[in-house]
This record gives sequence, C-alpha cells and structure tokens, in this order.
Amino acid sequence: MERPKTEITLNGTFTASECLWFLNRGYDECLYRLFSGGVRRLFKSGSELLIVDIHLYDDKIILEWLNAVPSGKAVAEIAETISEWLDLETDLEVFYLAISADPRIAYMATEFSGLPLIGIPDLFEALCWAIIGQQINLSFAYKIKRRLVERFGESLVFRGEHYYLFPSPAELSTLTSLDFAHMQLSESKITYLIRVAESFRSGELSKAGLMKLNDTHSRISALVSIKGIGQWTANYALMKSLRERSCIPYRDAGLLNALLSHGIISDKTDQRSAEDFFAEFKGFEAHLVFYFWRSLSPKR
DNA sequence: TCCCAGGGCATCA
DNA sequence: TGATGCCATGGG
Repeated sequence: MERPKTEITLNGTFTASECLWFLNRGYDECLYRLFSGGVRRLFKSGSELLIVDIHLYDDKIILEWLNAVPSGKAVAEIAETISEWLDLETDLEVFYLAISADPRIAYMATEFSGLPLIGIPDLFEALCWAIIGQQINLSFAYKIKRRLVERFGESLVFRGEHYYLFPSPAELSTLTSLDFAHMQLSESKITYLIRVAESFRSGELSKAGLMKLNDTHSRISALVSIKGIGQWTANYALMKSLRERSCIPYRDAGLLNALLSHGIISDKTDQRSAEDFFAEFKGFEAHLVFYFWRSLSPKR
C-alpha cells in the first residue's frame, strides 16, 4: 500500500549531503536513525505519535508517514518542526556573501555550501542537552542522553525497533536524584536538569515566553538566572532553539580550537581577538560558530 | 598517568 | 572583576 507523503519545496541553498553529514557524525544519537538519503524520526502532535522518513534532496524534502495516516494538523505541525530543525527558512547566500570578505573563512562558502544550521526546536531538549554536555566529551554526552531518553522518554515500536521522544518537563520534574542512578550524570547536573524541568512545568520558563522578551540580552538574562545555566548554555540554547543569529557560546572548547586553527585567536584566553572577529560579522555569529564546528571534522 | 572534553558554581582576594 | 578549585568520567 502506498504510504502518504508530504512534499516540502526548498527555495534556498540546501545541500542534502551536508545536512546528512551533520546528522551522521558518528555519535550514538538516540532520537533519530539515518538511512540512505534521509533520516527517520518519531514525532508527536497532540496525541498522534508518528514515525516519519524524511527524504532529503537539494531542492525538496519528502516526508513519508510510516505508521499511520496523519491528521492535517499533525502534518502542518511536524512539517513546521522539521523546517525549524533543519533551518529551511534561512537564506545562506547572504551569509556566504558576508564571509567572502575574510580570506581565513571565505572557503567555507564553497566547502560547506548548503549546510544548514541544524537546530533543536524544543527549547527544553536544547537546554537539557547543553547541561548534559557541559565539560564532557561528545561521545560520552550522547551515551548519557541515550540513557536518559530510553529510561524516561515516550516511545513507539515500529517493525521491532524502538523510537523515542525526548522526555517532557512533566516527566523529568517529578524525579529525584535516585531515579538517575547509574546514568553517570554528576549530582550537580541532575539537580540542574530537574530544576530546568520544574521551570518549564510551572510555566516560569517557556520558548514562547522567551520569544516575547525584547532582545537577546533579556533572554540570556532570563536563562542564566536559573542554576546550572551559564553564558555558554544560554547562548547555545538560543542559537540552536530560538535561532538567535547573534549568539556565540564563548569558551566553547570546539569553537576555541577552530578559532585557533584559523589564526583568529593567538591562544585560548585571547577573548579580545575573538570578540573583534565576531564584531565584523554581526547577524551571522551563530552561523559562523556552526561552520567553525563543521571545520573541526575532516572533509567527507 | 596526564590532559582535554561543545561548563558552571562557590569561594576568595 | 578575575582567578582558582572542584565536580565527574571517558578517551586519547
């Protein structure tokens, strides 16, 4: 039987292979599975749990609904989430024009052409992921995320395979540190995660609420007022979830390595040179950071 | 064994 | 305001 499909037409510069490169960097990702030419992921819209094969092409994206026929509302919501996730609305050519003036980074426009700033639409997930990943290597961070997701996240079995959603604030906010036993999370991180979950559950913190604030500075202030969220985490979450173009997770270990290897800073304490550099690219800071991260991995 | 990982907090000068 | 120690653990 033919499965229902939904097509998203792409108008801007988009390179499916670059997008898939990021999604398939070799880490133990638990929230989606790669297949040739695309990615399979579980989504929830209202009470509908839907497994979708997302087929990526340079000029379009085809959503193939695997386990059920989605409602019109679910199709619209999930297509919007995927558009946010894969940053389908941004015109990368403007960014490429901006970086073409600097010979140290101009190559990125051709080398990584069509790589979208892949985000994390769910702000709660973005914050939790940032907290989990604080000061540990990414491989280890992905392992911990898998434990968290598989223990507390909603799931659906399709053809014998489990597909998971990231746990909701309601699920995490009721837990105690005992519930996190043997997950290799530090006590402080467990406290931070529960505290952030409580903030979302109570409504004190929300993506919509943050978006209503006047500017980036206000949003960062609101986030860092929560214990466990510092400058790095706040900037990371705003960059990946609210797509704040001016956010820079300063002191990020990977970013510093990339700035060093591109000759932009003289050593990892050279904050001034980093600030001067980013000041030349206002409005493109987040994309620059993402492309610097991309530059850390070898060419495909 | 040592140092680094997509940091943050508490403490102290 | 800035420096230092600590948390926690895998991987090179």
